[in-house]
Parts: sequence; C-alpha cells; structure tokens
Amino acid sequence: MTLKLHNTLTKKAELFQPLDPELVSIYSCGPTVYDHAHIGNLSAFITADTLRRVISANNYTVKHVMNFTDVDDKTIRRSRETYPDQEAMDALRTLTHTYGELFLEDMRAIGNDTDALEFIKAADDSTIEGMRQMITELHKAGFAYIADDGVYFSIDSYKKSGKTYGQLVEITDSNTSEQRIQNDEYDKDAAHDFALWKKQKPSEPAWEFILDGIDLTGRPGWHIECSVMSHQGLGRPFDIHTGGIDLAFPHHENEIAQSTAGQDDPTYARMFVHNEHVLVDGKKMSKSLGNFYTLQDLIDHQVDPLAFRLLVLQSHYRKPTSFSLANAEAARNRLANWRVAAALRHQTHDTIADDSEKKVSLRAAPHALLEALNDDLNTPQALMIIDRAFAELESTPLASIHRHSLSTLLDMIDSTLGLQLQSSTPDISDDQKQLILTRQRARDDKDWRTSDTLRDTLLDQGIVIRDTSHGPVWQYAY
RNA sequence: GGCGCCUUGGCCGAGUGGUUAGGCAACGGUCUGCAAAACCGUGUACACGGGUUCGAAUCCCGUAGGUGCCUCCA
Repeated sequence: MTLKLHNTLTKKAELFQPLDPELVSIYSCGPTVYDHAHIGNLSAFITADTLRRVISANNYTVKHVMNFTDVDDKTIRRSRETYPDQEAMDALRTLTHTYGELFLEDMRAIGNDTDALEFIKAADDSTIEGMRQMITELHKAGFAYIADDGVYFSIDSYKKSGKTYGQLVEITDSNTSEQRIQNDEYDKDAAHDFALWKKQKPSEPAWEFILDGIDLTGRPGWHIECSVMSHQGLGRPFDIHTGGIDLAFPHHENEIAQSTAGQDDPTYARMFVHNEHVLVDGKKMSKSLGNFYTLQDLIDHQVDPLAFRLLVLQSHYRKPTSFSLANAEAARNRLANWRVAAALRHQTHDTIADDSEKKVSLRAAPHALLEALNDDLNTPQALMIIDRAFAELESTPLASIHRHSLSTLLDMIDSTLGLQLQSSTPDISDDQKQLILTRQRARDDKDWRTSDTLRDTLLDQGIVIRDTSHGPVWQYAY
C-alpha cells in the first residue's frame, strides 16, 4: 500500500515518504477568527482532515498542527468595531476567542476531528516571543531590514543567498509589479518585500519589540506567524503543509523564504498540498463577493453538515467544487441512502444463511476504498466504490449479509472519510424491535389496521419500515 | 499584462489513447393488502476547428467562453 500525493512544489504526484516514519508531521493553515467561517473555508479543513485520516489509515502516527490567525488587520478592525469600549488588546482577545469557539463547533459539525489537531494561536505569548526571536535572527543575518513602519523581509537578500523565491508559483519579471532594488534605509525596498512586523498604529493592540535598539512595539505580519507556529509545533523541516490554493502565493511562498533564509537545509515543508475552491455560480466563494454560505445557512436549508462534507468529497480536492443548494440536496440524498445501508448492520448477523460469492463488492470495498484514497485522495473514486458495495446490499436479503463485512466497510468509511455513518445510525431500542415483531405478526394475520397503526407509531419515532420479500427492514426517516 | 486552470448527458462529477464510472433528478414497467423500498428498462455526454494515430472525450496546435493567482482570502 503506497500513498501518492500531489505536491505543489513539484507539480507532480509523489510517493509519500515521511521524514520520520514514526511520526508524520502536518501543518494546516487555519482560520482567521474574525467572523463565522464560510463553507468555502470549511472545505479546506475537510481536505486537511481527510488527508490526515488517510495517512493514519496507512498506519502512520500523525502530528497535525493547525493555527488560529488571531491577530491581523481584519481581527483588529473587527474587534474595534464590535467592542469599542474595551481596551484594544481585550477587544481582540474577546473577538477571536468567540469566533475561535464557533469555528471549532463548525469543524466538529462537518465531521472534522478536532481532537486529532493541535491548535496554536498566533497571539499567544509563546508564539509572539518566537516571532520576535525569528525576526531578530533574520535581521542579524541580513534578511530583514527596519523601515519606518515596521520590519520587512528582503527577497533580494534571500535570492542572493542562493535560495529560490518562487518555488510554488513562478515569479517572473512581468508578474511582479516592480522589482527595482533600492537600498533605502526606511522604506520597503522592493514591491514584493513583505512585512515581518508592523509598528503599532493608534488604538491598535501591540506587543513590545526592541530590535537593534529601536522600539518597534507593534504586531507580527501574517506570514511570520505560520513560519513560527509550524516550527514550534513540528520543527523544521516537516512533511506536509496544507491550505487553500489561494495561499500558495504569496503566503506559503513567503513562509518558505522566512523559514529557510540563512538555513543550511533549504527545505521548509517537503510537500505542499493545496485544495481548490468552492464555487458559487462558477465564481470563488468569498466574503468580498458576498456569494458565501455559512454552515448555519445550510442548516437553515435542511442540509446536514455531513451532507456538505460528502458534497466536498464528491469532487477531487484539486478541482473546484460547484456549490448550490440543489447540489447540497443531492449530497443529502446520497448520504441518507448510505445511512440506510449503515443501519443494516444492526439487522444482520455474524453467521449468514448462504455464503455465496455475491457480496464481492462489499468484501473488496475496504481495500479498494483505501487504494483509491491513496491515489492522491481520489475521493470521487472512493465514493463510487461505496455506492457499488451498498447497491449490492440493497438487493441482498438480510440473512445473506455478513455483519462483519458490512462493519469492516463502515469502519473504513468512517475512519477515512469521517462521514460518521455508524454514530448517526445507532441501533433502535428493544421496545421498537418488539413493535416491529408485533406488527409483523399482525401482518401475518392480515390485520392491516393494527399493522398500519404500528407502522405509524414507529414513523412517529423516526423509523421507517420497508416490507421486503425477505421480511421487514427498518431505517431512519430522513 | 504575467503565470495557471477549466469546458463531459437535466444537475453534480470521475476517467485520460481502445473496455458501462458513479451519484442526484426524470420517465416507463414489474412486484406489493396499502405505503415505502427494491428490481428491470430508458439518455445519440465529452466547447469548437484542425492535426497525430489502426483508433482521441483522452495527445498536439489553434479558436471561443469561463475562471484562479499576481492585494486580504481556504
């Protein structure tokens, strides 16, 4: 079993070989916690979660770090608007804590395992201290310079040290708006130089920072946050860096530059795995276009958050996903059908009447599923395998379905795809089972009135009875 | 302007030189105490124009349309 992943650094699918076979290291760019996440944001985390699940399914132990960007322009601006009476720092903490918690709720709702993640916050004291140290080192080594509004990273110095800027996205003269190098002491030297640290502006939260005897009290730049947090969480280099494709440039490119400037090892992360966007009407879902849905919007439209997860998994992570409520409904129906199959495990047995070779797809499915996922997370292929296996179940009498085979497949689905088919379909109560038996006896006696009444009773409890030629089968009503 | 990507049947969405992807929806039929389900059947799919090839949705060139990044963005 070998796992292949597409690496943005090489633009190719590569065999995944961890630096340390005992512990795979993954860093995922997390949310900026200034507002509710929209479902486009969430889709990136579904991809990251699925990636970790698949690596785990290959029997690796994984350390998966995700950051909270809880200090930047947007969090500061929003916190001042929302809590104008609080001190700047308190307002920032209040706002980011609130949305951080809401984010975690959304994560769990869409099936992402937050317990498997280690979260690091940019505004934590230890992170800030790490950033001060890193900036100080970069400055000492000549890769950073002090301007009147902050500290900048010099891409020119970086390139002169023999490193490559433009590993993820090709940087050409024509797509940089300006690349003249002027050694002004107090200005951003080149258009692409980016801020490592920004000096405090009036009524902004700030942390002390003295560099080269100059008081630079202020706050970190965006890119340095992730370099420091990944370093603190995973060391350097680490195995896989994930994020939305929009982060490839400049964010990840800049992370690479900061983290490898002056280092002997030119590697920051071995692989970058980037997911494509969720589209609405063919356009990227974004706050600025206003064409976004939050998870709550979906719930208001009766879309199960896990159906949204299935919708995301229905398309390959490196292809855009078209979102519409109609598509969400299709995913919801597909998930409902899968839950019907999952509920069958309570109605089957470990010993089966006939062990014919009919259930080929069911038995082969767990292995085929992992094989598909190991092929650069080919979730659409994986879903097809599941559909085939479940379709086979529907035409198979309960007595001929081996419970163990079904449970094995469900375990594989839930562990790799996180669809929670089993926890969403618990067994029915003994009373309810008795009702089904009583109803069946009434049917045998052709007492339709009693049997229909009992069927309605069960329906009121959310359970649907299907009378097959092999006897009654129950499922949850959706 | 620079660097990319995309265009598959009603909708979504895999495939990527020759063999039915799959889902959702729709229509017809069988079965059924009723209901539900199930089962069987039904769709002249690969943007357009050239080229390569025994053979192209798949490779090459061009055209059209769409879209992403280059500024905060998952």
